[in-house]
Amino acid sequence: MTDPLDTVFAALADPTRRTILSMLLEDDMAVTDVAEPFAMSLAGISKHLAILAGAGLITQEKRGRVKWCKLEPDALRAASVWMQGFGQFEAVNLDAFERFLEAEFAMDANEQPETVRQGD
Amino acid sequence: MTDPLDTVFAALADPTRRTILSMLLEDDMAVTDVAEPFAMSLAGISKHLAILAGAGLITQEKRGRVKWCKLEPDALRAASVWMQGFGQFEAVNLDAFERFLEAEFAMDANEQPETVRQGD
DNA sequence: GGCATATTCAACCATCCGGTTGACGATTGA
DNA sequence: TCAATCGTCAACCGGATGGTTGAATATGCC
Repeated sequence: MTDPLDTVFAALADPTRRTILSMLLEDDMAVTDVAEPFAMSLAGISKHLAILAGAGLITQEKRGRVKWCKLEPDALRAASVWMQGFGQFEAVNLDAFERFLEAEFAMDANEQPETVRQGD
Repeated sequence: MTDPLDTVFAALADPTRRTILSMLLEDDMAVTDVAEPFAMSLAGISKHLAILAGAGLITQEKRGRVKWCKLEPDALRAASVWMQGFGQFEAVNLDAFERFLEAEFAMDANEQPETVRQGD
């Protein structure tokens, strides 16, 4: 009865979970490593990962005592298709993003902080 | 404070609200007409509409005693683009991508027309 | 075996969410 | 003027959500 879109959108509605997804873009990670940058208990992160897995946005595979978390970007497809019914924003504006990147890198030579910043 | 993506995704996570959005695709509607097909009180629908308006997904304009609801598909753009980042920018730093989206969303928010604001 | 590490479970808590009902303010129109 | 219509507000309810802590369960290592 519950639409898969419900769980996917609900999973994406939390900034901690979106941050986790973006972390997993770079590489698969163990639960402990996912939790490391957050000021949150390990159990809390474990819950977030369970929600992401329940939405199909990640899969988790246990090897030894380590549970590896893997991004599943295809799970976003249904949601993406649903949204595209509402407009013409089908394609990402790659040019705009590249200009943004160039402007940003030109503007500041600062390094990215290591800590994960979320809504304060 | 709260990331606009939070409110947009949270608004989309409810099937009633997604149905309302798809109804508004066809035409602007009065609150009572939006509520008509649902087995839910008018006050309940009114709350859903307030959440959609808070996320920028619709605007509401009161003419006479009728409050007209209008779809704002552009509000979905940031969310849509954010999601597509997972399919297309596998190797890209998503932090930069999020800053890019925030910048774009801020520009959109600045040119909002005069609407009936009730949230704050 | 015994200890450290990795992760979840269980219970608990505060808050938010989706819904109701009933009262209310605003507007229309006979 | 007065009743009907449009929509929100306020209070309330049950259940979900996001977080904690502490115990429990696996697994790896010496």
